Amino acid sequence: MVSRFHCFDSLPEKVCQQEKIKKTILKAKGVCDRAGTRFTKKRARIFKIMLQADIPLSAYEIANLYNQSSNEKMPPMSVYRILQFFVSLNLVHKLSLNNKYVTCSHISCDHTHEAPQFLLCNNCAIATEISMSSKFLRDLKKLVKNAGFALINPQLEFQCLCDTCYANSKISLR
Amino acid sequence: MVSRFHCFDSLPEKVCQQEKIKKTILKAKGVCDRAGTRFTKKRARIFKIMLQADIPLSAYEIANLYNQSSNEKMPPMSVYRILQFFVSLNLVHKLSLNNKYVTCSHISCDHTHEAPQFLLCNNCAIATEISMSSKFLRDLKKLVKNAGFALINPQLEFQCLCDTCYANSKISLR
DNA sequence: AGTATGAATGATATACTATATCATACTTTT
DNA sequence: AAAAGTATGATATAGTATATCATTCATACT
Repeated sequence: MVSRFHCFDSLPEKVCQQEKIKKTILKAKGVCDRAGTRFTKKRARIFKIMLQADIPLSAYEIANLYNQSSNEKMPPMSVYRILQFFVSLNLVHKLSLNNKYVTCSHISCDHTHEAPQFLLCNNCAIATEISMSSKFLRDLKKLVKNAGFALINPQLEFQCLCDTCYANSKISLR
Repeated sequence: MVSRFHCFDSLPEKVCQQEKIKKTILKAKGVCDRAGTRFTKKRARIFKIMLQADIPLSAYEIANLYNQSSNEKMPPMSVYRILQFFVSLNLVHKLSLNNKYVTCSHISCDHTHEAPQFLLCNNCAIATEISMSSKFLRDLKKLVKNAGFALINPQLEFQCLCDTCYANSKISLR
């Protein structure tokens, strides 16, 4: 039996997603307030674009998305500036493997995140942020120290295939 | 008592370094031979430049070093091509944290290297390659798998300060 | 209200990193 | 000598990022 509302099957999920975005934006605003900085309209708009995309975006991609949906101009220079601002507050992470930027996934949840790790699909755009255990982090710091260095940023990026792309790649190799 | 040859105190070390470079180049040539590819003069020259520098270099830096010491022109395009060639043979690693390239440090030693990790000083140019234990690597793969991904390249890069720069940074903060 | 201050953005130029593409030259095999 | 595959030349262009100076905006202070 087909629901009368089968066209809207995904609606509840989308509504939920919208709610989460709203909540995250509020949290981000809170972070800015506490830092004594302003969560301006342009910053908010860029932040929202990044949340809605839900995948890492390049600065120029963000500029394009911004300009497509508005009359004001958002030049790439300003995007970089705003991204740097968010990165400095840990609201956004920069991924050096693909030169893209993604919102921190731990803004709306309340647990502090010490060491973000990113799993990047090498084939599609998907990226997932996970947190390593504090034991893992301790071991890592020790390892680095023994080699004559001091770890100043525990962010890690892993070149992966997501399960879907991995399955597809195996099929295409036949 | 000062040695009569105090000006040359570092000579033995340098000679040793020269020997190591020669040996590494021969090994690299062997890798190319076995892969059915050619270790051409240009490739050899770039490889030597990278070994002598002993720090990660950008493609354009390599082109400049090449051109400074020769009359033939080495355009950046060719450098990129040759770097890609070396990377495909695992003779050179690309560091995405600083967009630079460095020779694999395990060419002259004979142990196979599964998972290169790089410790990059955020202040000076120094970078060190270490290898993680196979247990660490297994744990990592499991962690990634549990998150719905398959690890396709275990290379990792850590943003660090070398001990020297770390010490200096603490002094300058006073 | 007026102004001083610092924060944020506008605007422009430029540097740096990387790939695409088509043509030419060089090696090796047959 | 020709063919095939490998390597390089040459040029254009895409993509990523920073420097710098000018201007606008928000806030707090007088």
